[in-house]
Amino acid sequence: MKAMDMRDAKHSKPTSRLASTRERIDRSAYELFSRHGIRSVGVDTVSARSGVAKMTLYKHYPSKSALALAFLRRREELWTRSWLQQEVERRARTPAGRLLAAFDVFDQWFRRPNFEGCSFIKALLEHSDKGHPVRKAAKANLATIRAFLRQLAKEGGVRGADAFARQWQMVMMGSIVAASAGDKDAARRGKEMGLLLLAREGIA
Amino acid sequence: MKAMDMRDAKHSKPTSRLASTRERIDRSAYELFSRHGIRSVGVDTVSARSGVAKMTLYKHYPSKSALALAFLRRREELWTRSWLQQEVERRARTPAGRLLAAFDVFDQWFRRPNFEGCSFIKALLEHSDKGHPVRKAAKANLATIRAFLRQLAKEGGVRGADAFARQWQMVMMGSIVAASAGDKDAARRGKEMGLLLLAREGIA
DNA sequence: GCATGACTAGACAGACCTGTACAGATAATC
DNA sequence: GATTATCTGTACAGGTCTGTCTAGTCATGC
Repeated sequence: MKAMDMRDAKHSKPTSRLASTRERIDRSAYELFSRHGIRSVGVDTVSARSGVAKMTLYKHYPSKSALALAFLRRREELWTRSWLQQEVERRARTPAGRLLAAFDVFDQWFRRPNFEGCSFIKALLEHSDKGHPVRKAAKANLATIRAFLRQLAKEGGVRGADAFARQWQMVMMGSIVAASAGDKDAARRGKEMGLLLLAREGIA
Repeated sequence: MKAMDMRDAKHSKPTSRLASTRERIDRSAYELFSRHGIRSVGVDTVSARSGVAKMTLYKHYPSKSALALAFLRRREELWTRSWLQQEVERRARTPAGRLLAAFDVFDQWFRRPNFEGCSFIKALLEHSDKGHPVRKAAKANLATIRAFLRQLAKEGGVRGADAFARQWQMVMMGSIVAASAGDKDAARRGKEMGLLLLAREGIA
């Protein structure tokens, strides 16, 4: 069976061996990198946790950097889009309500016993070299979140939606760092500041 | 010459060999750890940069962890107290003015070409293990800053000075992370939110 | 002059890291 | 059943990391 055939969707078995192997790698990398950061986790650990031999892992990803970049893509897919954005849109209808809802979502997140923190901020701060691919990717991941906030601001009629989104994201990131330092009420504090920002714009 | 004699200050030479050696270690560790984080920098690098032999370094600090903790103490001394707090108190007289001045100080910081970011946040996020000494120390360093903010809030007559200080610090940390991601105007955005917080308290 | 104590240079152990080599097992397709 | 591609287990190369050892240098105090 060739690799290309498995993605064709014209064969009977949806979970072919390759797909399931890669998925096992991705899932384990996600769990480990999101909890401990990228630099702290070795390839051997990902291999052991996933039950996939290291050689197979290197067949799927040519280097740890490639695996790290795949992790950040998955984090954006699972955390940013499928979780944060979905939850925000589910919880409120109006743009202002959705912006505020982000802090309600964070509140539940911060109170989870296994709260892991923000992988994008961690990845950004892990690498001081500005040209490092992982750092650049993390920066782009943060920009994706900001674009979502900017869109909400625009829909809410905020003038200077970009500046507003940057301020809103600053509060979000500040609350995440505070929560990482142990402040379980960081989301509530962030929401209060969000209310002040919305009041300034006259849309709450 | 014995070690104790050098710290007695009753001898003629103020910069004895031991003191200068330890100072060279501390200075190099400070430069390297503050720029690249603790985990990214090896003991050999500190040794090479300081011009102090590795064995001598291990005579002064029994482990890299001890060196890292000494770095965090020095960071608190040089960055928190001698720089941030001093500058804040120099630039303004009133509590509210001083709280806001923190963002003016940050503004100059963020615009430095060699802006290095916050060592306490970096150290906190580098270690996922909550019991790690470096992580606990970094958390304490952040608490020191918060105590300073709380004192200013108290002097300004803020009710709920602790909650206020936590919010203020969240904005400060959010602006630092934003600046680390490349937003040179992060301090100005933070100051705007500070103004909203002060206005809410009715002290600006 | 000589003992003492700080420092140096380099080698080294042992652990861990990324990435590779190789021989064999497994499973799907012809 | 033979072929083919994927995956496995283990071992290994070469690098880096923390921490130690040793032999020797240098300055100071007696």
